[in-house]
This record gives sequence, structure tokens and C-alpha cells, in this order.
Amino acid sequence: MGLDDRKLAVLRAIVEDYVATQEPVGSKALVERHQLGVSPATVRNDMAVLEEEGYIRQPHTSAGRVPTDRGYRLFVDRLSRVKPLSPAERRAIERFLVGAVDLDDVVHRTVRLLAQLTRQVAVVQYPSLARSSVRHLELVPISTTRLMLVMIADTGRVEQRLVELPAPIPADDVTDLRRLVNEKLVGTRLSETPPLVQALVEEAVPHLRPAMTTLSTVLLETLIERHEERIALAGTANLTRGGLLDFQGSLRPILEALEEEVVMLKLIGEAEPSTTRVLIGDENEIDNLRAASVVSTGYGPGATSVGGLGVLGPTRMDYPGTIATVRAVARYVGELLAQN
Amino acid sequence: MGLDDRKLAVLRAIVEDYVATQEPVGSKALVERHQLGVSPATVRNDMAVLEEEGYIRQPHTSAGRVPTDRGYRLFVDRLSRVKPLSPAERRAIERFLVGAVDLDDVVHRTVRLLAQLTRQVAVVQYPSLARSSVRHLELVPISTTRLMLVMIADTGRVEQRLVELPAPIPADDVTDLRRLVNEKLVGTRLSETPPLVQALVEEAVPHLRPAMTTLSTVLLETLIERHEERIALAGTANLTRGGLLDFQGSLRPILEALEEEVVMLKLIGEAEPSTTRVLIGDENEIDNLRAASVVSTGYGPGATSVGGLGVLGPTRMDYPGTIATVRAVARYVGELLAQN
DNA sequence: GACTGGCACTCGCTACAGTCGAGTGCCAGC
DNA sequence: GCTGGCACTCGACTGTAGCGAGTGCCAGTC
Repeated sequence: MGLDDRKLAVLRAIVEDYVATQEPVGSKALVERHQLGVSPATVRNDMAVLEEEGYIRQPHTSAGRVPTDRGYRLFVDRLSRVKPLSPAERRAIERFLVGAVDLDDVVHRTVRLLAQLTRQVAVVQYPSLARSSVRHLELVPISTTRLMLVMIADTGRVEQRLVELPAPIPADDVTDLRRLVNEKLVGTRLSETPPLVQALVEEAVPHLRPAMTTLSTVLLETLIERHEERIALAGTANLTRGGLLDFQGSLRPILEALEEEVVMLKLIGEAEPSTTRVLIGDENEIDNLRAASVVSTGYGPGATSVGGLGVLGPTRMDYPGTIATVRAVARYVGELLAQN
Repeated sequence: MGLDDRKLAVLRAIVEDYVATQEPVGSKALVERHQLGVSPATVRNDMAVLEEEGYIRQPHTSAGRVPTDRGYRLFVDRLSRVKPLSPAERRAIERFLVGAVDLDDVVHRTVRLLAQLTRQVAVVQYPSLARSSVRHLELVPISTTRLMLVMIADTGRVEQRLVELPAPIPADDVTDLRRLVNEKLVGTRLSETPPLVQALVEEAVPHLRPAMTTLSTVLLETLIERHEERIALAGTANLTRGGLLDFQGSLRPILEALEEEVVMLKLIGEAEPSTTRVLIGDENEIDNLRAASVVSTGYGPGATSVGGLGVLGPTRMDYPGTIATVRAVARYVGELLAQN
């Protein structure tokens, strides 16, 4: 029911203290460390209400209180402001990202930076192929029956795939194929490409048709089936901070989830650059991550996202700081991509 | 000193039991579970000698014995045979690796397979560029002052790097550059390439020289500085098996080391395909891995290695089984590459 | 009516003592 | 050189007791 201002202040104080100390916080310690202007007894009454409403709980009778997932949620939604980054952090971000030589490098630097600043596990999705446009397609003959298809996307991503042709093909035909696919596909978004690829086969002159058919299959399979979404990870060692208290004693489910690219993609791959998503504990749909929280956002050169990034940590996490860092890093990465 | 056959048999029995049960093994249990043909008292005498020689130790007085790193070493060198793989394992390997569509896919499948079969952390190095030959170099114009350099190696590896030209360059010149670099470099081993790249610059006609200079710099930096060695990891969740006993309670140092590609490369990137290297605990030069063992070997299409692969786990590890699996997987991967 | 001080109560944590038993080292005897 | 026997060690476990942080409740005050 109506939580008055002081009760909210008590909840905020509990969250802040618990995040800082990792220990259940009691009424006495609370009034000592925060200017609440009331006595411990009053705080106790407030706590009782907060507990009844499900925002905090006691690990055992006669222990202090600990925020619940619901408590963190309220804290994040209504009680915290995004901390401005310190100048040192801003500098760290710039220094880290300047000098990246290519996309791989940008992604790797970003994920390490994020892990280091937040001291959590960081996840960065490579710019999604589905949201990229084709900049160029290259066909490199490997043998008479094999081509290497190299696709360069406007996001800087480069993907290659071996094409096994049904029959040997002369060099001139490769040139023709290359010209055809580039004419049709350069500049199109990959998600809108399938009908065009279809058309390519139909319009091809008869003697190119078999090769074009194989090529189109590879194109569709590789590029459109979102099969090729990739992620980078860093900072798994940070999971071991905070002893075994976080993650209810076992890192196993977390580590397992982190290795499943599909899972991670689902987790971080959906937000727009301007919004930041916070998933707290139980809100997470992935069972293995019920003891963890995820802060994620999208990034991209403009207002639309080409990929997601975020961090994963214990529910007992510095949300305001983490949110600020994740946002800032995403913005910098977006700028970096825009320069490209 | 002279360890007679029975003492060696006792050591073997201790290693086997300890690996299986994860508990210190006592003299009585030993004679019950193995046909040693002597009494516990005799075994105790043998154990005393083994302990004196540093092959086993007691966690505390009045506990059973546990092998030391030195004990495992002796076990691996003299007391164990490589277990033949079960048919099920062979089938698993084949099924897993058949159907890989490109090198990335091969590497990813391999590392997952290895993690799954050994139930340890698996590490696979991508085929080393230094040991690859150039199959083709492609230059794709991105803008008038930017080229994408794509290198395809005979191992299937494809690397790309952006080349920022000092001045705009017409399309015809790009064609010339492409022809020149391919003429000179295709078929050469990357480690032998530097002088050739040098020559390219010197022999270039004047108006191509600035572009060629930049290009050669990128070539040398990217491809030869072994900067681009890469690895794939899988099975970190396996570190949490065996509770907290392995790795003396903290996964942190291990996880940290695993994230350092340089460290991992040093660890697995040196053996020939025919040899298998086993590093046990303290033998490891990397401090963070003093509590772990590493089994690694090289793989390649022929008798020379193009990369390394291996697994990392607790010193308390099934060495014969792990060694067999690592070897078998390396051999299969080699065959797969040879077909290419 | 809201806040406060006081008080009895709960219960996890730590320390300590006692018991049990696996495992050892040693020794005399075969 | 092997064995059975025996005294000994010491970690693991159990039970008890005391401490103290923290609570809930209540009567009193502003």
C-alpha cells in the first residue's frame, strides 16, 4: 500500500548498505549510517511494513534485512538516479576505445572495458547481420569448384563462407557472378534480402544458374538465418568476487548460461540504444540466471540499434553505477561506429 | 631411490583411487580394492617410503594419502597406458565434427566436443597464421581512401583488416595492387613473408608506391606479428565440478588466466601433432595455474602442427583418459583440415 | 496519531569438551 | 621381508553454553 517517503528512504538505505557491505542490515546500523531523523524503533516499524509488502526479507529471525528482487526493482525504478560517471571513468573509456583497428578489435576492447569498469561479467553482441546492409560481396576462387564468399557489411562486419559448386566454373563466370550479386545486393539490408536473392537465381543466364543457385543457398543460410549472430565475453573471473554468497553458492548455472550464445543473445540483443533494460533475479526468464541480474542496452551508430551489450552480476549490484557505465560505453561505441 | 614394482603399484593404486573418489586413500581401503597380495601394514611401509620420496603426502596426520604433483608425474610417465577410446567416444567425435561448414565452425565444434568428452575446460587455438601459407589476398575498395584487405590462408583462416590509404586511389590501381601482392605472396608461408613484402614496396612503380607502403605496413603488422593468434574456449562450467576442493577453493585465478589469450597460447601452442604434453600443477610456469593440470597437443593436416589444442583441469584428473581423448580429437581435426 | 525508549525474546555464531573412528607408525614374531 | 597387533593421533561430528545483534511489542510522551 502507500509507502510514505520515509519508508522509501529506509528501503533505499537498506539497498545501499547491503550492496556496500554484503551483510544483512539492522535498524540500529541504519540510523547510525544515514540521516533518517528517527529512532531505530521507528525504522523497525517501517521495516516490518516493507517486509510485509515483500520488498525486504530476513534471512533468519534475529538477523538484519536484505532486499528482495522486488525491493531492488522498486529501488531501480523509483529510488535511484543514474550516477554521473567520474572524469576518470570517462577518460578510461576514451583511452580504451581509441586506437581500435577494426571491428573485432572494437568489440574486444569494449567487452574488456565494460568488465573492468563494472567489475562484472560483460557481454557484447557483434553488430547484428540482420540489421546491417551489404557493402560488398567478394567471390574468391579457391579451386575450380570452390569459391570463398566474403561479405562486408556496413557495420564493419566481415563474414566468409565456403561455397562448394556443383560443377567447375571458369574465371569469367566468377567475374559475372560477382558483378551480378553486387549489383543486386549492395546497399540492401540483410533482413530484406531474401526475395532479391531469389530473383538473382531466376534472372541468371542459364549457364550461370547452377552456380548461382548454390551461391544463393549459402547466402540465405549464412546471412539471413541469424545463425551468425556472435558475442564476446569478458570478466568471468568477476563472478568469484563476493565469495560464495552471491549466486547462492554455485557458479555452475551461470557459467553454463554464459557459454550458450543463444541464451546470451536473447538476454542482451533486444533493446534500443536509448533504453536500458534491467532484469533483476527472478524477472529473468532463463532459469540458470535466476540468481543474477542483467543490465543491458543497445548500441548503434544512430538512433537504431545494431547490437546489444550489457553486464551480468549478482542481484546485489550497484545498479545506478552499472547502468551509467553500460549506457556510457554503449554511447561511445555508437560514436565509434558512426565515424566508420 | 629404487622404487620396486610393488611400490609403484601402490602409487598407481593411490592415484587411481584418489582420482575416482576425491578422498585421501588409506592402506586398508587400498588392499581391499586392489589385488596387491600383501597386508595393509606392508602397504603402509611402502607408503612411508613413497611419502619420503615426495610422491604422496598426508593432508593431516591420521588421514589417508594423496598424490603430489610429483606423484602424478611419475604416474603419467611410467605407470599409465593411454586408454583406448570407447566406440561411443569415437562415434561422438565423428558425429560432432562431420558437417562443419567452415573453419570457425570446425574450431567451435572441436572445442565444445573436447570439453564435453573430457569434462574439463577445453582450449583450441585457431590455425596459426605464422604456419599458414597465403592462398589469396583480396583488396576490396570501401571508399577512395579505404581498402579492406582480406587474406585467405591455406588452413582456411580468413583475416581482414582495414587499410587507410594516404591518398585517394583509382580503381585501376587497386587492380594492379591486387595483382602484385598476389603474384608475390600467394603460396608463401607467412613467417617467411617479410622480405617479400619489403621487396614489393621497392619494386612498385612510383605512383603505386605510397599505397603499397601503407598496404605492406598493414600486412606486416597484422599477419606477421603473431598478433592475430586466436583461441576458442569451452567448458568453463566444468571447473565447478568436484566442489571447491580442486583448485584450492578459488576459481578466480583460473578464470583470470583463461581470459588471457596470450597466456593460453603459450600454454597450448607449442607441441607437434605426434607429441602430447602434460603439465602437472607446479610444473606450470603460470602462477595462476599452479593448482591445475594441462594436457595439450598440436594438430595439423600433416605431420607438422598448425595449431594447438588441449584441456585444463584439476591436478586430480583422469590422465590416461584425457590424454587419449585429446590425441584422438587432434587427429580427427587434422584429418578434417587435410580434406580441405 | 506518530514517534520513542525499554524490555523480553529469538536464534545464529562461536567456543569448548567429549566421543568416534579412520588411519598411522612401530615393533615383535614368523 | 612380511605380518598382526597395538598404542597413538587427529579430524569430523555432536552437544552444550554464552554472547550479541536484531527483532517485536508495549507503554509512555509530544
